[in-house]
Amino acid sequence: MGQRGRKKGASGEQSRGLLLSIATEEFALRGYHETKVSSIVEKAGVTQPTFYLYFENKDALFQELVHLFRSRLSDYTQKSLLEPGIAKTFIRQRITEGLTNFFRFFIEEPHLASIGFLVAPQAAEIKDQLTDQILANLIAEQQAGYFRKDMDMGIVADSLVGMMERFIATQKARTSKKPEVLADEVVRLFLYGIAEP
Amino acid sequence: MGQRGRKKGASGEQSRGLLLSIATEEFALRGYHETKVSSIVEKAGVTQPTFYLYFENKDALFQELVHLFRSRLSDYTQKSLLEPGIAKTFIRQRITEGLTNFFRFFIEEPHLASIGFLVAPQAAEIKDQLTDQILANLIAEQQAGYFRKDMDMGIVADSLVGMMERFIATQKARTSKKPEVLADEVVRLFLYGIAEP
Amino acid sequence: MGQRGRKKGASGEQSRGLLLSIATEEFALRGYHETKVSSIVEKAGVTQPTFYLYFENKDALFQELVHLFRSRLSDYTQKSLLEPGIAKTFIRQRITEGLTNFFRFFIEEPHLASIGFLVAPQAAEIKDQLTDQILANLIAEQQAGYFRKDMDMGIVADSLVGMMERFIATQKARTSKKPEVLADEVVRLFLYGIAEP
Amino acid sequence: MGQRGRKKGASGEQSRGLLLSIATEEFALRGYHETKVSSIVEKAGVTQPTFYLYFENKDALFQELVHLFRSRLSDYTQKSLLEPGIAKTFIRQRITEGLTNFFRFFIEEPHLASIGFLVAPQAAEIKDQLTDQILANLIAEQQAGYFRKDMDMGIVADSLVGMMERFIATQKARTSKKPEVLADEVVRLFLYGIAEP
DNA sequence: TATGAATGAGAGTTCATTCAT
DNA sequence: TATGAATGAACTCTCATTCAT
Repeated sequence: MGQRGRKKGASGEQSRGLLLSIATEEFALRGYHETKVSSIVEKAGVTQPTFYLYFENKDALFQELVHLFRSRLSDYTQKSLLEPGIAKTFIRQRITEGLTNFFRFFIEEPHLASIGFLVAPQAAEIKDQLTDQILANLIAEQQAGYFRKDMDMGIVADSLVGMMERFIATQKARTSKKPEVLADEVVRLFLYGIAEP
Repeated sequence: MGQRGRKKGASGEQSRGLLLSIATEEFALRGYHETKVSSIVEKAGVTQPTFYLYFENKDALFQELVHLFRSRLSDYTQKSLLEPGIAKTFIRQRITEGLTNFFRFFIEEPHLASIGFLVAPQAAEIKDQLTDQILANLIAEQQAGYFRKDMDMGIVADSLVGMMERFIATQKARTSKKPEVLADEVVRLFLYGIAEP
Repeated sequence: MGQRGRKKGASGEQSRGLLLSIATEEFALRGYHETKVSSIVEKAGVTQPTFYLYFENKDALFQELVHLFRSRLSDYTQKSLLEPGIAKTFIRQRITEGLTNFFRFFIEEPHLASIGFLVAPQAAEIKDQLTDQILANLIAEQQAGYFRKDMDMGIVADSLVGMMERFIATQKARTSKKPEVLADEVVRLFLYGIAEP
Repeated sequence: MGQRGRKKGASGEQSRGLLLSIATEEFALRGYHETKVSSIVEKAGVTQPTFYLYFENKDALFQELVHLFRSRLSDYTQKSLLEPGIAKTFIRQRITEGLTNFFRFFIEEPHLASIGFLVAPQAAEIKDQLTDQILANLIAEQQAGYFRKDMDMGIVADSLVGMMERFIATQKARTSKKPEVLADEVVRLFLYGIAEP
């Protein structure tokens, strides 16, 4: 979360950043209602009015975090899209790369990810949107002949996003593998399944 | 949700059931904090003290619903466990049956499922527990030679539970397939993957 | 407290008496506000509406108990008044008799005494009234030459009533002497003091 | 009770003190339950949340007052203890001094005294404790030969504390003598009694 | 840039009491 | 004589938010 030293008379941006980072952690760990403005400012070592110097209100701060998450997520989603006409040989590798990016993001910003995927009221919408984007990609690839035609890609997309959610929700507890390893295993699962060949 | 007619001087059990069913819906749709005791009783056509006639407090009612969900979920989990030594031919069928039960439950009780999987503070714990049970089963089967040994069953379990969560979260929006069809497709995905054979 | 067996379909007077005796105990031990109508009826094995069959409301019941105490107290006060022109030789004996009656009453009806002397809002008034009656008596006797003229009988009366209050408040805890012994010791104290002669 | 001017934006300590002093009066005059937070703050000219700025809750404020009373009372009790080996000539004077302190305290802080001796649920305990301390002192003196051996000092202690209670309960009504005069009269009563010599 | 002090608005909960049977 | 079911009227407490400095 970066350094969070508190200095008296610190510059405004510093106070703002401090509040933002503390709020991220609190919202992620306790949820929206359980996170009180009073406890955020207490941890930041400032008073309540100071909070309103930097944020319109509690909800505005929260939405700022959600927005931040969405834009980061959107970046990684863009990067993960498969360009049309990609060589069949590379497809597994490209998918793995895309997934790796997601995992890396979730590992680097676990609290933000938690907010966007779990605590935000829009979490459902965010995940739906991500699912739709993944789904569009999958269908395109399916029609391009990369994947079996007798598979419901909606289920695949749901499973992938659901798996991400579980990853975000449980990563504090589990000692995680490296993102690229993880991505590789996930891709193998979804490409080939677990049945004995 | 059953009949929810309101009668003056109705029997106690009726009032209790009415409050319970309204609360289930409210909690599922609005979340814990956004659901006010005042609005539950208003929809039930009774006054606030009546609420406290049947429930110790708001939280006790909520926990009762969570408990109800957990015990139903536990039932279906038991039923879905594969008995050891099952013939390899039947295994896919049995897995599909188990999954079908879960889907049926989620479809029949969408609000309760939403509470247990999404809105309860214990939701993470509930899903973790379910994941662990599924994982234990998968590992046993893997070691019995039904599944490939080079697959991380933890990822499989996470993906399955994540997929269930997505199903619960999105089923209001999506016009769903029948549970047995759904289960079959999911099983095919996880057994064989989406790669062209 | 008498026998408090509860019979189904008991006669009305029985229910009333039961409620009355339970209420006496509860009020004495817990105070007015801490004693809930709901707990009285629960201990009596009846329902709340039954309570209102016999008492106009909670306060009316309480006042009935206070009234009962006052009239009993009044009886003993009357009996303790010294008739004018009593022989000096008998005076100590008569005072002791009077006090003995009070102690006996407090021992026999500890809960009622507690209500009248400690928990009733009118407790102050009740004790004031008793003080005044005792004071009038003391002054009459003082003027009749039985007691020293240089003593403030107001202080004597206050000390006597205060001592009674302490007796009522503490008798559950202390293993008490017999009322006549107690009365004799109190009389000796107030007549002769504790100074070495 | 001090000055109770109300200023907008007054210093925090001022508001706290104001609330404290109003609460003392209210609790003393109306009792715990009859004293509403709403009426305390109304008299103080502030709103309800302000109350919770300075006190954890209604009960905490009340307990603070009880604690204050106990510690003051304890001070005066310490000061009133007779040092061992005191000359017989001085003993009456010392006892009178001690009692004077108590009376002065009760006169100066009538509401606080009322709370500690009458309205607090611990009032019984407080008086019991005071009684015990006085009793221990009396017994020591009795054994040192200052007082008659055939007197039950328990009764003396009860009567003294009972008398204090009556004093506190009635002083609003009675136009009181000066504390030293009062103390002197009480001491004379308990030392020599009211019987004609 | 910051704060000490205060508040509007509302939530959950309790309790004595009553209606209809 | 009794009750199952329900309620009016409070009351305590919390929290995000703001004013004056």
